[in-house]
Amino acid sequence: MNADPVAFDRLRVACSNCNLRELCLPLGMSRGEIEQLDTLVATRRKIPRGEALFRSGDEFVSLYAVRLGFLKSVVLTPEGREQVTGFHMAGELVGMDGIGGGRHACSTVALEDSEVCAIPYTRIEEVSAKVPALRNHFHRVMSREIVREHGVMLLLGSMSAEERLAAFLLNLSQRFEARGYSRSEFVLRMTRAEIGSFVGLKLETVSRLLSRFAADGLLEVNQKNVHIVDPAGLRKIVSGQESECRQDKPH
Amino acid sequence: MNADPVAFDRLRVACSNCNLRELCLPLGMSRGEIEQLDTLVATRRKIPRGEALFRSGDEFVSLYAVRLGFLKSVVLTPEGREQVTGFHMAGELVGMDGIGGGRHACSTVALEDSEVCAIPYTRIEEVSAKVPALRNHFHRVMSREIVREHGVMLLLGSMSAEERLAAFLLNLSQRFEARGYSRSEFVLRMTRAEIGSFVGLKLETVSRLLSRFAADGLLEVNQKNVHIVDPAGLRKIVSGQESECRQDKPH
DNA sequence: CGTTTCGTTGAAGAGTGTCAAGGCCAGTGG
DNA sequence: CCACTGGCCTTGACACTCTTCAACGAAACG
Repeated sequence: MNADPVAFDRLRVACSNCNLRELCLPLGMSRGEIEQLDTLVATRRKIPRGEALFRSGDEFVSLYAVRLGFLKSVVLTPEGREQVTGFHMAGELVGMDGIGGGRHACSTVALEDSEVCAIPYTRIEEVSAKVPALRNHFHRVMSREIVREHGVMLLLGSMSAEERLAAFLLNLSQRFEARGYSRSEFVLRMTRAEIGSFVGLKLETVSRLLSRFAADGLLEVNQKNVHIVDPAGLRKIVSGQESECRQDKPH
Repeated sequence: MNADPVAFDRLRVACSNCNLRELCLPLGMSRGEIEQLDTLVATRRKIPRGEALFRSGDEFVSLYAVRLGFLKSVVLTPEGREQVTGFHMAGELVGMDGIGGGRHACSTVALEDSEVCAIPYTRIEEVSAKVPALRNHFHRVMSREIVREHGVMLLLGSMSAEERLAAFLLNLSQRFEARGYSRSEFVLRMTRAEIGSFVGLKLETVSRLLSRFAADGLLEVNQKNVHIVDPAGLRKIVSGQESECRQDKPH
């Protein structure tokens, strides 16, 4: 698709010029510090829809900052059990699962044509020796990933199907908003089955709930397109105090 | 209880003399590197059963290496939802949830009288600038925590009640074994409700399943005492291919 | 344009949750 | 020492949420 895809692939990237400064690794760093970040020598890589950025078991070499697109991470067991552990969008860092064991513990796959900056881990180690701000920020990013997963555990461990899906939609909404997109209208890049895997439900349940939310006037759904009409209503569901307006319509 | 509790509390601790070297932060480091670890100036702290090491919202200052005892971490929402996110034993590092936001995102509570080494985070930052092995190892510990949580998400998101409890018991068993305790006989330091919260079940379900496992000859349960009789049978359950010996007794 | 993947919906059933009652055990005060 | 208390655990009966199975429709793709 490119006149010279190889050259493009190996393109040197500068954080200091990147429009994701505010979201990505450079977050909270000074101009000078960000310029030191540039020495991480990230190379860009395009991941066509459906292809893996890395697979479970692959040797771990780099972390990846999502520049563009949408990806999912999946763990799967020998017996064929499968769990989507997260969806990733621009500015998020993926691949941290690999540091511990030298191999990736999950697979990360593009759900639409995506682009990432590959950051060799050895470089992160080196540069973080010299740049306290990077070191500290990197720790914060990993910590936040741990806290995010706590949130998912809360969702999976103690919420009803309705609450899970509402929480999931609000989370997506908020992340789109943080990236300058509409918080009320967006496209679900993943299938119902992938949503279901992530929130611990079957795809039929996800589909039914979306229909029910739509019937209750909380949102409009058209295939992958979602329009959140009543975010407050969704929030109410997440907090457990489901709105009463549905009590009269027995399901 | 101590003649001079304050002095004891502030006791200087040396990783190089600690018998948890093989499990804790020093894992995989050379003698010399471990001696540099000693400069982390950890202080020990005793946590009586039922008391919190830190609470959600507390200012984050230190990480804690568990020296002795058994603790749980819990996240709770304003609405009163509660989720146990992990149980911790000797050699494990807790508190990493606090790095990201400067405040702890969960509460960690002792389930039996416990003892931890407090490691000021600022010291970790300083020392990890100078000691590559510590820096790298610290990253590995955080990464492994992320991977552990992936495993819990898999458990919560895609396993039946039976499979969850079996997986939970095997996990405990393996961790006890790694610490030199029996892998087949141990004491559940937590209540049925806490197990239930962790694996996403109600306490009655946990209780019933323990009884059923006992009836099927997989284990013996006496209050908090568990004796795993047939670990292979439990593994079979986790992997989905439940043993056939129960098929004839319809439930 | 056929084929495949994805999504929706219905009916029926399994698996957990809920509610309730009672038992066991440790700690406490008489 | 015993009775009392409260927390924890067990077990049963029943309700209900979610899954399973199945059929069909819609969109995406070569």
